[in-house]
Amino acid sequence: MIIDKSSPIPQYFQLQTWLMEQIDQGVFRPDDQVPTEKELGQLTGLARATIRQAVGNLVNIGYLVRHRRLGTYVLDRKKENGKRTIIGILIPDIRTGYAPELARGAEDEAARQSHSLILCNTDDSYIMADRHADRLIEAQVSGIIFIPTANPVERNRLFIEKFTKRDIPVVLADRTIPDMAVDHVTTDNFQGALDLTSYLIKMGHRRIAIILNSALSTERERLEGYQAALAQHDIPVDPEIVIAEAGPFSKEHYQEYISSLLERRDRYTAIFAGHDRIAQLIYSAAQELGLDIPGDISLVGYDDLPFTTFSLTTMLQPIYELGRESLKLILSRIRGENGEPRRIVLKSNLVERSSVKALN
Amino acid sequence: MIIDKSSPIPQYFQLQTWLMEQIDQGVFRPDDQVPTEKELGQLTGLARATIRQAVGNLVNIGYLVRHRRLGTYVLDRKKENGKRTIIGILIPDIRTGYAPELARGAEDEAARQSHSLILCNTDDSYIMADRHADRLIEAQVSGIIFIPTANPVERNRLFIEKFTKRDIPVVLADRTIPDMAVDHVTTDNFQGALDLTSYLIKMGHRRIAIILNSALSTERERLEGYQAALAQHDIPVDPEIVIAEAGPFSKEHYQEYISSLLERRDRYTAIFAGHDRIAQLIYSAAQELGLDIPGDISLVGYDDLPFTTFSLTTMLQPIYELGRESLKLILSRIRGENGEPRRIVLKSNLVERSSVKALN
DNA sequence: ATTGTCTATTTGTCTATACAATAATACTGC
DNA sequence: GCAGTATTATTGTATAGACAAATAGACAAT
Repeated sequence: MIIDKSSPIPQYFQLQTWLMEQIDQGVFRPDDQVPTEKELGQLTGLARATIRQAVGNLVNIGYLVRHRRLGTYVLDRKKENGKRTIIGILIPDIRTGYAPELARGAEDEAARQSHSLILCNTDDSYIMADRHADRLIEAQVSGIIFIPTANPVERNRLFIEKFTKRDIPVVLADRTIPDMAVDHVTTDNFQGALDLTSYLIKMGHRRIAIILNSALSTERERLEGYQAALAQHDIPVDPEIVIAEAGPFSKEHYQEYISSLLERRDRYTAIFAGHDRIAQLIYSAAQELGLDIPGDISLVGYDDLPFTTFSLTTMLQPIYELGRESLKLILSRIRGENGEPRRIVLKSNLVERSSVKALN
Repeated sequence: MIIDKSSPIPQYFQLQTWLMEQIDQGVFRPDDQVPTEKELGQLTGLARATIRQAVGNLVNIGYLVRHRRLGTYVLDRKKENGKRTIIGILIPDIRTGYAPELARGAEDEAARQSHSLILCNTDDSYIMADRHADRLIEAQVSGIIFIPTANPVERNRLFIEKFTKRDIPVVLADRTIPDMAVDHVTTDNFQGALDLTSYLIKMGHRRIAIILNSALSTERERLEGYQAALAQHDIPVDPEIVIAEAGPFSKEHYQEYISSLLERRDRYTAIFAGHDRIAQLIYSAAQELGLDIPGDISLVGYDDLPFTTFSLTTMLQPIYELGRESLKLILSRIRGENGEPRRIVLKSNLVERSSVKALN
């Protein structure tokens, strides 16, 4: 029986729940007609007013539509809520690095398709990300673009599950989380780092230092690319000049690593900076020590941020495109496309400027 | 009579409308009890089910709350929707100038108070602003932080009215619109420019060029400050070295003005750049011509953006605070504070670096 | 002073019934 | 064939009445 008359649960509510289950389980499918009020009356033995109360509530929350004389139909929610939605985007800090470019790419595409973007800064901390999460859920976002924080994998996983549990799709931008079935848009960091390191080797450098943040999947991949390039040229890795520490770093942390690295500068001729902002810090630190780049040390970065401080050879990442693609992907999920998690990898390009000296 | 039985308008709907009017007109005020269903029955002569239908609808759309045994009460909508809202922020471009800093200030304060921010880029064009407007209204934003576009006043006015017509409060950030009664958060551009110009004069400069975008209220005020400073020292304004054109400019536009200004460099010893990004372009152009700053030309900017290119003496604007204050102000309006439009003016500070040569 | 019980009131749930409005469909007359 | 008409199923609006559940407040018991 559909209705348990002896239950303390109101009968209209029992009917309402039953109808929702049928819809969710696909017994009544989108655009199908549900039984008429009369038929529901026969099915359940309830009065028409009670049935109207149950159905009315479902109309209110957007499960059903009623048409006079034609009957009551299941609303195609996918179709409805794909129209104009709000999407949350969580980035470390809108003021730094590639965040502005990424946000702009995402926002342009969102605006083009009449969707809106809620901006959240995480400062690379899961605590802040978590605070944003509850707010975003309340604001009824339909999807999330997330740049994982520089915290242990487990923290990021829990954050994402908050959304997936509620059927809110999540796309990871740039950074990924290992062994997690989530959509992901990134650039080919391995290949990029391999190319960049190979370029240094081609320029005659064999002892190449590297400094990066191993809490970030992107930079771990760059480390692998660096190692692969060295291996290809039978150059052993010198662990003394590989600085790959995990953690969300402040400028001061980096500066310490950099100055210790600069003290060992007899061990290398070039530095591979994990991203352009590190390269910038290295440049400043070198200047203070009276060192010339590329005269004394060659330097490459990664990102191609729009600085004007000095002429850095670096790997250009298509960040604007990365933002756009992330948004397109999340929208396709919001529109109901389901299937295997997708991984979109964009190409990077070496930008040769004048921070590398040819040794040969 | 409240109900017209002969009207084709359903009676529950008449009652519903009547109740809404009473609430909107303040007959029933927030947290007041409305008549009980029984009393409404006596007042209208309708059956209780009909009354319940009317009241039920108002409960659904958030006008009323029912409490068993206690009666039905008017919801304090101000209090309710002040809880967690969405606020739109329209800035020229999240990638450039002070936009990231301003957005971060606003977002931090929003997050702190559990509100969310929808980011919109206008590219300083009213056409884009307008497209965002419709979207924001559909997304049911409760307030707008708007940096007016570099378009004629009338365009910005129309944009703002789209919101005010719908009782959505608007706060102008940084730039203002003349003769318009809107809340406004800004820095004291007149005083800042006056101080900055006075500083140049104190350093021995008497012939000071200025280049700025007169489509922006902020830069117009800076021009006035500049003129006031010259007047205070009985220095006549040389119109040949005052470049104050109106319009949204591209980098190329500025570069043209700059090169024509640099051709006339016998007429001045210092340049006041309308904002730091112009100063940056002047610096680059000067370098290309082999000119030294401050050796050949002294230069000051306005904003104190975080560049690292060169050491620019400039006027620090508290942009992060400006974002925060804008958000606080809009929230107070959303919470229902009404009264005269407010104007919050933040102090700027001269940051003395090394782009100005002392001539005395 | 606290706890339990009762009462009155108000909203919550439910039944049974009636007629109105709407629109798809079948039918009728030309 | 086609325009107009009648039929009919379905939701929309409305009434009258009943009992259930919750709770403020009064009162009683401990």
